[in-house]
Amino acid sequence: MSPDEARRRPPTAQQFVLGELRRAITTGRLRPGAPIRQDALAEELQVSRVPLREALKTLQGEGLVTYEAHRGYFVETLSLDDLREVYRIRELLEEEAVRRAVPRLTDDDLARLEAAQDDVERAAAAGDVAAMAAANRAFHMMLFDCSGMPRLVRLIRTLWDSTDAYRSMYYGEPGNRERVIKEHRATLDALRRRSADDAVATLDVHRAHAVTALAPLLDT
Amino acid sequence: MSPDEARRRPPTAQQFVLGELRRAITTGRLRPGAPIRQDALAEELQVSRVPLREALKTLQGEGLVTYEAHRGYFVETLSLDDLREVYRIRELLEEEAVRRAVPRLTDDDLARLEAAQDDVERAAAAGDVAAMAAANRAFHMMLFDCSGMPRLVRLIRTLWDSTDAYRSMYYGEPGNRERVIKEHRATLDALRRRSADDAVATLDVHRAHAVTALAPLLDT
DNA sequence: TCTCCGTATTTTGGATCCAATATTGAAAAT
DNA sequence: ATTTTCAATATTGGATCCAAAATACGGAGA
Repeated sequence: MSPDEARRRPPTAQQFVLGELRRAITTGRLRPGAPIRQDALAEELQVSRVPLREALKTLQGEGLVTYEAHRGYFVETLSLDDLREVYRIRELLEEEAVRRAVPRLTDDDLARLEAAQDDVERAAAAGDVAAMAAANRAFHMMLFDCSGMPRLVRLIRTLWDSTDAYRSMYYGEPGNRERVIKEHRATLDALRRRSADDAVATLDVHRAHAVTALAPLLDT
Repeated sequence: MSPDEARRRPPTAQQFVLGELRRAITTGRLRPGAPIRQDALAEELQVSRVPLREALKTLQGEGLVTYEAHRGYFVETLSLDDLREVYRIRELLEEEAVRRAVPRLTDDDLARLEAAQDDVERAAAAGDVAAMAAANRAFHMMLFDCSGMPRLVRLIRTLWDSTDAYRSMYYGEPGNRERVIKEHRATLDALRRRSADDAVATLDVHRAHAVTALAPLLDT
């Protein structure tokens, strides 16, 4: 493990706060719908409100929080419909990314994808949910990056961010962890065969499973 | 014309600045690639750097500016490839929006769309490029809104923002203005017939024309 | 002349303070 | 009891000031 992985505090306070806020929201420490009290949060994070507000603006752009002038920021609530909408949009965008990526895949890319998959499996074996979520994300983003469409990838990444909280729940179930591994292997196989259709199909299944697994958790 | 349309300064400085910055970037007053000097801009707009920086964060989220820690913000440069990428993503997302919207269209929605189209034609007749760009945007967003997918619409809106500068160029040509009107009428016709396929097809043509018209302007 | 290094200047990042707006709560009127 | 009004309080918005980093500049050395 490289020494850089000992979590270095980012070079600016806003980036540090951004990371902390993301975690707080996606782990549910900041409840959906709750107002974000800047003074309290700033004190808790040991920064002033200025970098905090800049981080909040970023999150607003990503749809994790909402903003009303003179009333402040609120944690976005994700309804089941919202989740379905996000996954539908992901389906559209990720299909495009994969179709563009497949013909451009080098052997080197494939090797890196396989290494990424190894990371996922290791994390799963260790039962480390957070590590598995991170590795899973890395695997997918690596594939999307091969599309050569940076803006598309950025959009997809933002959509992933907005549902991170729920993805962690998903990986909490050992059965789901098993399934994810199998699905990734199917995707890798399709990629090796350079079959965009198959790769898209396996990813669609992958996503659909996640939605059906998460739906019951969102009926509250 | 309602009294509210006499441009009211927004309720917060950041919103005011956001609007001004958008205009400055999309009209090219701030050149692509140019660094954004916060002190100078803040003074010019008669605000402090705090609301300016929050507006810049918003624009960063929309992809109109880039940011590097300790180096600041820069106006995003849009290459021809970038433009094509944005339009391709729009194609994917707008198709989805239209397909969802068509079965939900009420007669009332259609009437409003026709009214919006009248606005476009009036602006075109008056040769008012800015008004036409605004009316055109309103027409399309009204249609997308009928999809009932707020996140999707938000994404599309952001994509429109990121190419606003070039859209104005497009409307500068009287021939293009004529064409846009015809294309809108074709779309409206398809919507009246509740034909999603035809509506999508006309919009695809609409977009393709814009790209081919703009391509020569971006070879610099 | 070119490169390297150190200092001066510019520019961004962040903290604190004050102003403006919204929210809360209690008292008064119906 | 219910509603309205108004003041007290809490919270956000913004300006100013200082710190930290990056950039520009100029001189020393090869």
